[in-house]
This record gives sequence, C-alpha cells and structure tokens, in this order.
Amino acid sequence: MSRYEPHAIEPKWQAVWDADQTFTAVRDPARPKYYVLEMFPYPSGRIHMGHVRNYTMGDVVARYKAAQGFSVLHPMGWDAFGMPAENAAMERGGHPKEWTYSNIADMRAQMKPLGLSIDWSREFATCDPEYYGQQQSMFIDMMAAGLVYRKAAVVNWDPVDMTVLANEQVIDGKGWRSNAPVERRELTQWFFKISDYSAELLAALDGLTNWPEKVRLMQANWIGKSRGLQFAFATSGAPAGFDQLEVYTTRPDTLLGASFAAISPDHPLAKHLERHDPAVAAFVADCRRGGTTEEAMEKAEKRGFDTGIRVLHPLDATVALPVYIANFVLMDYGTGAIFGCPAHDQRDFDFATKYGLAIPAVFVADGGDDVPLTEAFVPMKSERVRYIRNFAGADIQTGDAAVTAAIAHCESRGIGRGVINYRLRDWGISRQRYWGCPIPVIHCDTCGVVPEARENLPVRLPDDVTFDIPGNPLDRHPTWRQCKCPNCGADARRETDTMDTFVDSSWYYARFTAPHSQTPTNAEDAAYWMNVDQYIGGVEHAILHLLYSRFFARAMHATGHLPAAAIEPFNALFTQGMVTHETYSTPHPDAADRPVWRAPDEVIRTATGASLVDGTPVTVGPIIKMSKSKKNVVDPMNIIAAFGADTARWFVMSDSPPERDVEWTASGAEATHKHLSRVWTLCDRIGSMPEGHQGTGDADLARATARAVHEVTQGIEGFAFNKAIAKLYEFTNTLSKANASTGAMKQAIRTLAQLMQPMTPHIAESIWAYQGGAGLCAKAPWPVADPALLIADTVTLPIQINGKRRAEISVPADMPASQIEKLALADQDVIKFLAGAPVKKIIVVPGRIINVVI
RNA sequence: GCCCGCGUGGUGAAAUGGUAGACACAUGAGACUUAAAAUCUCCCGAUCGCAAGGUCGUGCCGGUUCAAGUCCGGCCGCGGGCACCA
Repeated sequence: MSRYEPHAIEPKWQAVWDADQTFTAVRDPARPKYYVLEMFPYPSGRIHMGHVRNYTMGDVVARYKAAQGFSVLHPMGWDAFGMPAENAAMERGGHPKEWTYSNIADMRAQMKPLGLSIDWSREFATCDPEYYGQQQSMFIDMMAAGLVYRKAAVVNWDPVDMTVLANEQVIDGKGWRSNAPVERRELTQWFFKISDYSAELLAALDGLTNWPEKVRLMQANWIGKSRGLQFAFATSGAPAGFDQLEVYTTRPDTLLGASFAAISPDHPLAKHLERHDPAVAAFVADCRRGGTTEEAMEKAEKRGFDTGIRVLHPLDATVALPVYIANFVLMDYGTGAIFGCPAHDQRDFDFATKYGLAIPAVFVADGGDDVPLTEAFVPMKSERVRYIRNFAGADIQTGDAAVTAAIAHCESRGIGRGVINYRLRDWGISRQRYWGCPIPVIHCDTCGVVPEARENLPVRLPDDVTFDIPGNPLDRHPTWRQCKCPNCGADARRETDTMDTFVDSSWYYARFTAPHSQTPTNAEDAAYWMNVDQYIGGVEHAILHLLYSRFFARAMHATGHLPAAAIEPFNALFTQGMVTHETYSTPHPDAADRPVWRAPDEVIRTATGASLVDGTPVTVGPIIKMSKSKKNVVDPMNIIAAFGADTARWFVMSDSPPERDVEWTASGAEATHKHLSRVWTLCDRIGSMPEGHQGTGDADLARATARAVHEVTQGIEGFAFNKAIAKLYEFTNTLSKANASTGAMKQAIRTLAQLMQPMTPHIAESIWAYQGGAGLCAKAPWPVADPALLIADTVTLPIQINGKRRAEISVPADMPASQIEKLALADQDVIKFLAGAPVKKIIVVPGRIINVVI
C-alpha cells in the first residue's frame, strides 16, 4: 500500500462490484428480504449534495442490511415527466424527450462514481412507454372500479399561454411566465376518488408507527376530519326545486345565533339564479375573477349578494333569515351552504357588519355580560363560557360537549343529523400539458367517453410536436387526436389531457419489484418484495406524494395489482434534512440593495472573513439550503474529483443527525479526507507489523472492538449515523494507540473496515483485501459483538454529596450495593466533605452513581 | 388564527432522570523543518486561583425529585405545516 488515492481505488472496486453483480437483487425465498428506497430524483441534469446525502443514507442501510444477511432490493429510477422539460424546449428549442433522456444519462454518470449499492438492472424512467403504458392500463382498471370520474372544476387559467396553471405558478395573481392576470375557469377534469378513502387513510395512520410523528400529523390535518350537524332550512321565495337548503356546521350549539344563510357562487341554487337574473350573473362572474391561490383568497374582501330568498330558522319558524350568495363560501366543503353566526365566527362577523345584519350572541365568557361585540367571540380551549341562548341542555360549558348535546337535541327533534366531514378533496389529475402520461380515453360522439382498448396501449406521446406557440401541443397536433372508437369503430377523438406527474410517482415503488413485467406488477415479485421496508426522502413530500402513494396502493389492491398486505406501501419512513451552506455576496455596482451572489469556489474563506481572489471583501450571509439562485452550491462532482466519493459520503453522514440540516463546509470536507488518509496510514502500519509481534493490549483491544461493533450497529439501526461515525473515530483513535499483537491488530482493523463499509465502501474494500479479509467486504457477514466483552469488570462511580459530584471510586462491576455504600463512606474525599455531618440517606445506583444526602 | 417541533461551548453536536459538552470543526500553543506545507502532540464553557481546587453554567421564571439538558406549569425566541374548511 502507498498513499490514500481514492481516484485509483474507487473505480477499481466499482468495476469489481459490477462484474460480481454484488448488488443485483435476487428473489430468494430462503432469506428474509429488505427493500430500501430513496425518493427517486427528477432528472434535472445535475446531482446535488441533497441527492448525495439522501442516497448515501439509503446506501448505508442497504449495505448494512445486506451484511446482516438480508436479500436486499435497492433500486433507482427517474421521475421524468414534468414541466421543466417543456420549459427547456420552449426556451432553448429541442425536444422534452431528448432533453430528459440526455439528463438521465448525465445524472446516471454522476451517480455511479458514488459507489452506491444499487441494482441498476431495475432502472426505469416514468417517461418510458413501458412504464406509462402500464400506468394507463391501471387507469382503465381504476375507471372500471369506479375510482375515476370527470367533473367540471375551477382552475387557474392563463389566458395568454392558454394553459392551466398550478397554484405555485400563479404569482401575485399573474401567470409566472406570461405575467397575464390569471382567471378562474371551469374546465372538465379527470379526478381520482381519493375521498372515498378519507376515513381509511386517516385511521391507518395510527398503524404507521415507524413514520415520523410529524408526517402523520400533517397528513391527519390534511385529511381534516370534522364532526357536525347537517340539516335543511325550509326556504321561502326560492325557485321550484329549491324548497330546502342543506347546510353543514361544526358548531350546531350556536344555531340560535344564526342571522343569515350563505351559499357558494358555485352552488346549484346560485347557478340557477345566475341564469335568470343578470345581477346575480354579474356578481357570480365577479367572484370567479381572480386566482384560486391562497394569497388571492386572503386578500379578497368578503362580498355578498342578497338573493331575496329567505329561510326559516329550524328552531324558531317565526325567524326568517336572508340567503346571500357569498364569495367566501366554498362549494366543495360540506354542502356549499352555511348558516352565518356572526357572534361566534369572525368571517360571519365581518360579513354581518358589512351588510348590517344582527349579531345575536349565544354565549358569553363565563362571568361576562351580553354586550355588543366588536369582534367574534371564539372561546379558546381554556376559556369557560356561559350559554345565554342555550337550547340543548342546562349546564353545558365546553365546546365539544355542547356540540354533542346540540346534535342529539336536533336529531331528537328531527332537525338534520350528525355527520362526519373531511377536508380532503378528490385528486384532480388532468394537466393540459404535453410531457406527461396521456390519459387513455377516447371521446366518441355516439358512445361518449370510453377507455382505449388494452391492445392499443400504450397510448404513446407523439414525437413530432413543437413548442413555439402557447397551449397544449397535443391539442393542435394534426393527426394525433384522430382515432377510432374502441367501442363502435366510428371516428373519434383522443383525450389530450395528460396525468399529473404525482400519478407517476405514486406507484413506482411497486414497479421496481418487477420492472420488466408485461403487467403493472407481478404477483410473486410483489408478494416477496413489498412493502418498502425503509423509505427515505425529503419532508417536503410529507403530504402529497406520500398520501397519493398510500391511496394508489389501495387502488392497486382494489384492482388486483398489489396484495392486501401492501396497501400501506412504506413500513418505515425517514425524512432527511437539507444540505446547507453559507451564502456569499458582494455589493451590486448599481443597486446597493441588490447583492451579487458569489459561489463558494470564487471565495477565499478565512476564520474571520471572506474575500474574492482579487481581495474584494465578501459579505458572509446566512447558512441556508443550497440553491442555484443564491449560488451557495457545492457540486458533488467537484468534491469527488478533489477527495473521492468516500469523503463526500462520510462527510454528509457525520456531525449532524440525519433528520436535521447539515452544513457543508470546505474545512469539514478536507478534515474528513485527512481522517480517511489516517485510517489508510494506520492500515499500512498494521500491515507492515512483523508477524510474531506481541503486545500487552490484546484484551483491551478486544473489548474496544466489541464496544465499537455494538455501538456502530446501534447507531446504524437507530438512524443515528452521526453517532455511529463518532464511535468510528473513537475506535480508530484507540486502534492507532493500541499496543497489541500483530494478529489482534489485524483482526481489529478488519472489523474497522467492516464497520466503515456502509459509509465508505471503497476504502473499506481496500483495507479488507490488504489485511487478508475473505472475499468482498461488501459481502462479509456483519460482525457480532461478544456480549461478555461488553461488560467491564471494574466501573468508576461518581460520588455526589447532596447532588454535587465530590469524588469517585473504582469498584468491581458486580460489587453489591451495600458494600459500595461502605466503600463510598470510607472514601477520604467523602469524609472531608461530610465533615462529620450525619448521613440522612445514601442512594446507590449500581453501575451509575452514588448520592450521599446529609 | 389553528396544529406541531426546537432552544446545550466560537461552530456542528453527545448525554436509558444519574460525572453536561463524547466525537468532530475552527482557534491557540508546541514538536519536526533553513522556511512553508504536510504530519504529530497538547490546551480549548465562564469565572476565581501559582496550584490543588472552588463557584457558576443546557433560552427565562417556578415546581416535582436524593438527583433535571431530560419530567410538569407559565413565559420569551426561532422554525415547520395548514388556513375564508363553516
């Protein structure tokens, strides 16, 4: 062995693993399986440090589990559909397909040098027709199972680009590309019936005990279960067919505070009135202007239109309430109609104030008076209230009990019923885009909307499209739309919407179990490999991707593509933190408030400050997620070129716990490289020890080795890679100072190589081979610590007097507490501190501590 | 507004209720060198002290306990998620 040269050893071992097919996943019924998956990347063309961290984590788990004897599946693929490819085509010309596949080739080439234990034979991209064809086939199955439907839905419409925009693409109410004011437009869209599964998706969260609590909570909030009363107002003056108005409320206890009713502009009654009354039409049209984004909603002033219709209060038929069309009432929650209780709901209060409606209070703060309100009184959890218009029971004080009593009371009087409502809405998957999976349906004038025939799948995207004009290229393609109805054979038109790319990523984990199957999945492979045992990715996917995947697994089970055991596809989830870096900037020559961002490799960083090469002072800014816009990115390729993959892998796993953000620093990367060099030198030194060398430290070294094995194993098992690495530092330091026999030293460094292998596989293989390890380190069984060696024979116990540490004694580990007590009280320091004071109590925690209380 | 999480040295961080700061980064001192780099060694929470050692110290205030970074209550600060959801 000479110097540590990662560039020599890393490609060498990668070639060895390739030739050996070390990481090819094999369905082996004799062994337990382990499926580890990292969220697959979008092929932007460059890998970044976040990828390195994510895939290294997965790789540590995969390599560790393989060493434990599991049959491991660790695949990689590409989430390859989506808008960036179309944007690139619009900006630079070219074709999304070429752009995407060339990016995939680039990124694969950047990932391979990391030495990840991936089974590349299972690789696919979601834009492969072999993949999206299977997706189309499942779409048709889901249609047959009643899980797909079409309905008109309101979308953000960019009138210049003639396209639907996602909410994120609407900035200040304008299209991000066209800068044109976005309109709300009603389009007929395809939906998945995820809401059928609301209750189940919520209830099953309880079983996901190996998911972060935070993610489960976010999903629960997203599904948004609420309990309330649904009842019908009797109307007067309403058009025929609208003699009842259904409303939903979570606060039936405030029913006596009703002063108006309001319906959504999209409510059937509003739509009916719109057709007959130009004033209503104008108001409703006005409501529809403006985007559907959060900001647009928040800024929108509450506005209403009095329809002239009245409803009778269900508890007091002498009270008639006006019915408004109101812009703040949502059609797709509850019934699209509400009763307004201004005294106890801020929105209703604002509305009532604006339109001069009554504000009758139902309750007041306990001890308070029924005085006119200046804002809605919404009691906090801790506040007690006194009902002044209580209809349901005598001494109801808390919200929940009041609601329960109110529901029971109303039900007993025949007014409505208690219902459970969910916030979760059906999943709209239509996108008016080219670069996505075509929705495999056909519009026929006689048969209506029918699924494409199976034998015609995949419905392929046409290659001859252009992006020089706005709109969906599939819409204006000269021939692609034309087809025959699979039902009657008449001329028909293809659907030109494509699917949301979240559909693609909702089942890729299942496809990895049989990536070349002629059906979406293969029963034996799915049964063997599912579920994903460990899923790893960013917390930004905590809601949508993971919820859609949970729904999709259920839908795949319902349509016979996954076993019942796989309806929760991810047994364990880990959400890793981001890779961050300092930001650097210099003043802008013209605009002082606008900094010029500087990349780390332009900046010379010292302990006290930073400057450019020419001496220009640089402002060191906050440590934030690496991003192109702030230029605070370090290209993994540069790090690999400078120090090798093992250094990059070790560094991203050390110091910070994996769920937290990790800051990339140049000094840290260098220090990691130095450490690996020291390990290399140590290996060299041990390798050149004379054969029969004897030392006095064999027993100590054996104990240190056992402890290292134990603690590194625990660290990896518990996703505490930073702690595992700290133990490896400790063990390396111990080993380099040890005075033991040649055989013991060699044994210890082979174990060190094995323990390092999940993190730094290349240097581990080199050490393993050099020190006479059998076969590949990657395939060697994980070391097991001898439990006898983990127990120390003597322990040092601190002695506290009244909780303050004053002395310590060393005793045999198995000494009984009574004897430790005597020894402690006989200790010179203890006697000095007691100064003759009587001992009230003495606590001996064996192996831990002694506390003397005086 | 609602729901969650987090506050420990100059820095990243450790710590089944039981010796706070393991491990590492940075800084400083030293060895080697003509010199530098590389490498190696040592110090490294604050404060008093020549030292031995003492006192204080995990955002702030209080509580439980023989013992609290850890448990409980109340503040302050930071971060995340959701949000006209009736």
